[in-house]
Amino acid sequence: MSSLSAELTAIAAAAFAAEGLSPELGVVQVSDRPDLAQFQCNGALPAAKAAKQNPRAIAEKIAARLKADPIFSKVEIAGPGFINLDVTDDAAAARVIAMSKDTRLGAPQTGKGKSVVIDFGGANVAKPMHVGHLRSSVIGDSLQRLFRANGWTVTSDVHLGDWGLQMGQLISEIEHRGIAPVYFDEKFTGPYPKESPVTMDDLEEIYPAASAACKADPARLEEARKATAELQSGRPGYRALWEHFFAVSKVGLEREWGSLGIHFDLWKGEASVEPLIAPMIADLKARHITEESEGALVIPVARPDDKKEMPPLILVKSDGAVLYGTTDLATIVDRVKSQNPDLVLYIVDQRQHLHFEQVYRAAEKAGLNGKAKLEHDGFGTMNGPDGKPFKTRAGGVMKLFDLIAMVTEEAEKRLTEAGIGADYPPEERAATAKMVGVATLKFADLSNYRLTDYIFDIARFSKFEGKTGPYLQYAAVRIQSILRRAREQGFATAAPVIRSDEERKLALQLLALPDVMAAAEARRAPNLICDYVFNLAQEFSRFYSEHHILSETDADLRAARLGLCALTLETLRKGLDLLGIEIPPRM
RNA sequence: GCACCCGUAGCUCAGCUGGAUAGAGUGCCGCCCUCCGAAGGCGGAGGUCACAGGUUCGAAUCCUGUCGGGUGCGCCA
Repeated sequence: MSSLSAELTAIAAAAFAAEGLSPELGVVQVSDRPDLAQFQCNGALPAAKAAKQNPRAIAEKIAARLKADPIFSKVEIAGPGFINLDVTDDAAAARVIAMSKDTRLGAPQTGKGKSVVIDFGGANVAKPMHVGHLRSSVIGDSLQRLFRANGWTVTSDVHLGDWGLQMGQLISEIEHRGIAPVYFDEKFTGPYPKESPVTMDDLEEIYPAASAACKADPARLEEARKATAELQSGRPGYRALWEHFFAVSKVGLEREWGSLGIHFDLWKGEASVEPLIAPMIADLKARHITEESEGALVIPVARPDDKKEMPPLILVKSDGAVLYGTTDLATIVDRVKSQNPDLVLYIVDQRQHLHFEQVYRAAEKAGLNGKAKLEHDGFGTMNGPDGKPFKTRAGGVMKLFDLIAMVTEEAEKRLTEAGIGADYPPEERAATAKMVGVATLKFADLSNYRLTDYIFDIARFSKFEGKTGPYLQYAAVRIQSILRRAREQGFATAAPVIRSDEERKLALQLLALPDVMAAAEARRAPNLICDYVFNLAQEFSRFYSEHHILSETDADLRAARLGLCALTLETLRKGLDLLGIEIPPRM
């Protein structure tokens, strides 16, 4: 099933073709001027430009052909040559009924037969997740839901940062503290203890201390570098320690992603491609793709037409350790081998853009990426009300765990203020607060365009009014409540009909879902989904305030309106699901 | 120094592959609950789309420059 606007586009494209013009001109979209028409086609304007003709004359010819199609109730030419279109209520209603029978709600099949890997690169082993990880998690999750819904075969990979200098810093700090001497005893032949010598709390304290020590003392940095290189070359004690770091960290990471409702297909990291690195480097060397430069092994990626400085990608440092560019490259090799994807999306902070450009150039130069298009989809930072990166009140980095607790607490407060849930069982109340809190966080994050920085104002985003996550949950809960009452009263639900202005607008909004899903995919822009669900909720509210449903005495009309309610709820649920937002049973 | 992102209503943000009268939320001013959840709906005021040029029948959108903010630029991730 294709969308209504796609159907209209096909009709207009045929009309342009029949006039000897490019069918591409026949794009029909939802009108920018809802006061004038439901849909518009602007193709006559560029056509006139190309053909050096009067746009209105071309529009007349196209319009004449469109008028022959009974789907249109109105075909008008306006302004310089816009073609304004309305469809008949019967046609719209028929599409609404088809949509309600389709479990996918008409979602586009843009990804049919195609596969994508989504890389959430960011979170690190041994460090708690902080607000900076929120965006990659939330945006990446929305994209994986969207791509799946659009028919792509999606493989999401958390891609942990677990193989770099930070690991060496931890190891050497632990050695200094003498916490676990057995791992540093070169004569020890194992097996190493199963119990980790450090807890996650320990790591949270040790990591910043290690990092500070290296900053303050070049000798310590040297030790950390050496430990990194030794870990990477397979020293058993270090490797065993690393296993503990990974296991201990995973618990915390799973907790945070779990409370956000985010899941990954793969829990791989930089370290997981370690076995691929040596053969990859040998291959690149043999093919003369690498160069020695200042003691390091690099791949030059600069091009003659570059406008900016493009440093080479460093594969092996002068001390023998590899960098994250190396593991990124090896990860491409791994993915091509295991998934052979058509597309790889990297959902990583925009500040790393140059790095990815280097990696992609290197991969393409070496022919490592198979058929995959490599794409960095960056994002801006989440700032506090002062416009600077979001911090705790004390000025430290805000942990994600604490942020989730904050929004949950705020949601709890709002529920109390609104007098909701006083009578709920405590578990339901807690679960509702959590769902509302997470919705607050996700909707605030996703409703801004990916690349721009945004200000997170917890008080504003937690409100149940306005364009917020909780408002949308509320709107859905209200519909659930109507449908529940209808069931209690034994009212039937039937196919929607269009008899009023509000019903027509709501129906057309419902029918726009596939277009929005396609556009959001094309631009990797979940904010389009946010706009859509918000507009849908508003359109429903108008319908709802204008038409009384349960007290409608005409049973057929009541059933048809209940059908419209049911489809709206389903569509809202689908849209919110694409954002990773759940709807509580009641609130 | 070079490069990238950004500058839109009092505030927070959409819109940017060129199209009609630049939108939303919030805040402010009115109106609407004996009826399905008013956490809602309807209406109003509020903008030189940073500035200056250019391309075009048409520019918030594309190009150039200026100013302002953010970020990045070889052995961290």
